[in-house]
Amino acid sequence: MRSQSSYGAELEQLEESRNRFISELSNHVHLYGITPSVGRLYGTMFFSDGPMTLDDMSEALGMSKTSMSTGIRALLDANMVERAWEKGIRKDLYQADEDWYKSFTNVFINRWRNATELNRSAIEETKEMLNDLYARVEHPEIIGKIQCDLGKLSDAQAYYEWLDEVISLFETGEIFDIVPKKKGSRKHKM
Amino acid sequence: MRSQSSYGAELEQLEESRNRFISELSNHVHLYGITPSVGRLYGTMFFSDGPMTLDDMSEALGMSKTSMSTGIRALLDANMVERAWEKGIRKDLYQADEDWYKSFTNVFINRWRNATELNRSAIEETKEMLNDLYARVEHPEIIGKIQCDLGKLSDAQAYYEWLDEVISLFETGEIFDIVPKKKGSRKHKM
DNA sequence: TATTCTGTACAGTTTTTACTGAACAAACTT
DNA sequence: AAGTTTGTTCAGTAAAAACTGTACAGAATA
Repeated sequence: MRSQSSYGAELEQLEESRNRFISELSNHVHLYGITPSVGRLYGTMFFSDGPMTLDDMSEALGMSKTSMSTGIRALLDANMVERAWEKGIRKDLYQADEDWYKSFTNVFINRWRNATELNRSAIEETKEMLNDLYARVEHPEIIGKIQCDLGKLSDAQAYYEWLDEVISLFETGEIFDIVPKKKGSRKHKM
Repeated sequence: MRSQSSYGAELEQLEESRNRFISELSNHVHLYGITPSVGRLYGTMFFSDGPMTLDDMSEALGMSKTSMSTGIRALLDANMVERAWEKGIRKDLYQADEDWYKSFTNVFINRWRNATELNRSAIEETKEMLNDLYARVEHPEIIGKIQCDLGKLSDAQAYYEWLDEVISLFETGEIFDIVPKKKGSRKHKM
């Protein structure tokens, strides 16, 4: 005769499975500039049946509400969670954005776009400085070094121009013409 | 009458320009999983006239030789620097790989490929666990949750499959057919 | 207006990471 | 083989980041 398993025990096993995935996820979200703890927060919300309050999260993760607050802000900035509303609930509600394509490529685009822009203008500036210097300098050895540096910077510049275009591919969604989205086996999108 | 500027003064100005760029670079190499200090080390080698020894680096950056040793190892692992040989020099020599396309896409590919693989197998495992659980569980509520989780994981899985193909684009070099390399204005490649 | 509830700022603490110097091992020189 | 030179290991320290609890401000309730 089969033993009846308790609701609590079953739930616990479900939690264990979820945690299995959340742990792995949180180990690798640093690629998107997110710390493991915040990744864990995201994972928890991802599996949550509905929107969560800060207190829900605090309890689920066993961490302070302060941490939840700052963590949520990071996830909001990254557009990985969104605010939710439910009538009669005074507390702020949040839920994970379920569209991974959107969430994760967005984060990727913003971070790389930003860094690339800054690097490009740093190259521009440095080249200007070197050109100025080139006009003022008298020692042949230094002139040679300047020319060499300018060449190296041009190479770097070329790379960043290329990278810029690659990022645009994601920004415009053109990438999805090249590598089409895969369909999840889910019945219907929420 | 024009005042003669000293060699030292000119060199110092050159260093200043270089540092301008190196600082910006080191602020953003974290996208490639490299710490600012190691980024600064890379930048220093990038501008160096020739290969450098650990002692050269140590002096140039004002840091311990131990740090240079570990830093170089990180850069070697990332394939961003290579060993160099010069006859008569007993110390190990290193130089920055000048091909930014190669250096940086490689780092990118390795990091993302690795993370994606691990995440994918975590999803697989978690789905298996959930399917097992599905067979054993008795409470309808739990069954509903499991189905919901499986759906979410399938969505995530679809995303990772897509990401995998995107990474392959870079791995195979196919990306360069889509976004062609830009040429630097350098006279001749080394 | 007073009272309660909710999220955040801030200061202090713990944990983690980065860095250093001394000691060591391996390779080279004599 | 003895003596240098060179890179790395390791233990300890300094710096940075993550996390917490208290205190507070603003909004909702009464």
